[in-house]
Amino acid sequence: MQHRDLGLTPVHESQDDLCVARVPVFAKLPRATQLEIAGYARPRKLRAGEALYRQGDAIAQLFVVHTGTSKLTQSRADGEWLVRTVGPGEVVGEHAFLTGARPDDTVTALEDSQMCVFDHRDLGRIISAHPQVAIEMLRAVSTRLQRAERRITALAGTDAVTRLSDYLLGSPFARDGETAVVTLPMTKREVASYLGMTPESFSRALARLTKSGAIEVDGPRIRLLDPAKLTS
Amino acid sequence: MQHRDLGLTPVHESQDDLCVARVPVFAKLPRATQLEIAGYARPRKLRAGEALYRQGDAIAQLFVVHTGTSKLTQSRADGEWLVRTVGPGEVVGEHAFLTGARPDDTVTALEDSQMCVFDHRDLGRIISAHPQVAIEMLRAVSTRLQRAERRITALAGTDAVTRLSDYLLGSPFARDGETAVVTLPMTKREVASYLGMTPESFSRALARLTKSGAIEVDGPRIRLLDPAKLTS
DNA sequence: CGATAGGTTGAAAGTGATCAAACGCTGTGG
DNA sequence: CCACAGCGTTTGATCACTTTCAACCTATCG
Repeated sequence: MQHRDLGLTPVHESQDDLCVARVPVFAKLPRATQLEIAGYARPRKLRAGEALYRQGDAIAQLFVVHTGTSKLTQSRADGEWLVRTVGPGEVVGEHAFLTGARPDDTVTALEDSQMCVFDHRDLGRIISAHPQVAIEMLRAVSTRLQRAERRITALAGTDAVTRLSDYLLGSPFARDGETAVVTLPMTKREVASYLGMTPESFSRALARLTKSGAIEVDGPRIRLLDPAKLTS
Repeated sequence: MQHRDLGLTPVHESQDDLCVARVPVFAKLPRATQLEIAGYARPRKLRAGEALYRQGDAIAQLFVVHTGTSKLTQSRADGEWLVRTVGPGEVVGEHAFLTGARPDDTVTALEDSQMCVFDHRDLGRIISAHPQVAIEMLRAVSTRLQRAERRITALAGTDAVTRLSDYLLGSPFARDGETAVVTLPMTKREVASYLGMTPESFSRALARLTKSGAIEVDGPRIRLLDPAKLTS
């Protein structure tokens, strides 16, 4: 495994270093610790459309996203479902990394991406030496769990238009003058899958919100003309 | 069962000790470490129906369930939804514990229960001193996350009978001769909520599976007569 | 007992899925 | 430059399903 000489950081680490420093999980650590941790990381590049790993692969690695966004999907008898998307600073593969189990999801890059890769066998060493890392990872995973559990109750209890409204209100947005503009991260087909509906239903839900004057759709860009109408 | 008297154990520790030793998160630690951690824990007893905490409470504590089962629910505009149940050895409140944020769920005891309580302010100390605890907690949270994400795809994609079938096949069961018997952990109304359907639909789904000969229902007990029929 | 709560069953209504067709955009090859 | 193919998206019609509303049933409990 890589990572020798903890004291003397070689020049070629500069890229890993960037990765480690920019990511919330490691951001608060002292510089020296970041450099040490960078020693465990291997860089990995992905091109748009390329898979990071697939359901059932024998990998046991933690991936920290540096640049680019990817999608995490699960394949079932009834088709492929989008579980979530991951962007810079987020972490994937932690279940395999922590337990050694094979992943039951597939991660595919939506854009050209860069990641930091950590191996299962280094886990114990990193955490023993820097417990703060564990706390940050716990925070990250626990936050995702919270979001997932909230999404469960939303999927179980609300109709298509409400799910779409909640999704729009919860999405990152750009400002355009007074109004917020949400840009869909993927094709509408895939966003529909994320929201647990068919592309047709998604299209109809958008149409209904447009007719009510709540939003305005322009390709992947959605202007929230009247957020109050989305709260109903 | 565990917790025999190891001689040096102070009497007043016996209860906390029991708690710490029986729980997966702490089970693998050396005895001395367990005792030390037990020093941070406070016991807490709940009677059936009593709430451990409520959505929005200003608590920042980790609860480790020692005995009894509880339910974790989320209240939304459209009613109350069951998120999951927790039993001995499981952990609740970790999001509040880790981040200091207020919980957005409510935990209610289904039976008389005992818990160990850890305070947010002790978190750093425990984990710095015993990083192994952090790894175990990460494993636990990450496993729950995995389950939650799988449940999301199930809720999104399948019909009522399939969801019920999958639920039965995934539930812990007792053996009765050849056949497995699943006992519902709560009222059917609440299990229905867990599966994202109304009590009526739940009842009808049970009826259909009964008519097809796959199961036999006797109050909260469900005999899986023909598991193969549930796999369809 | 009557009352309450959980559970079941029936009929009606609503919603999303499915199937099918058409639109618009993009890239390709004649 | 244009015709065409392919894909994502939209729209319409139909169908299957779950929800809703209502009645009824059955235990438990004061």
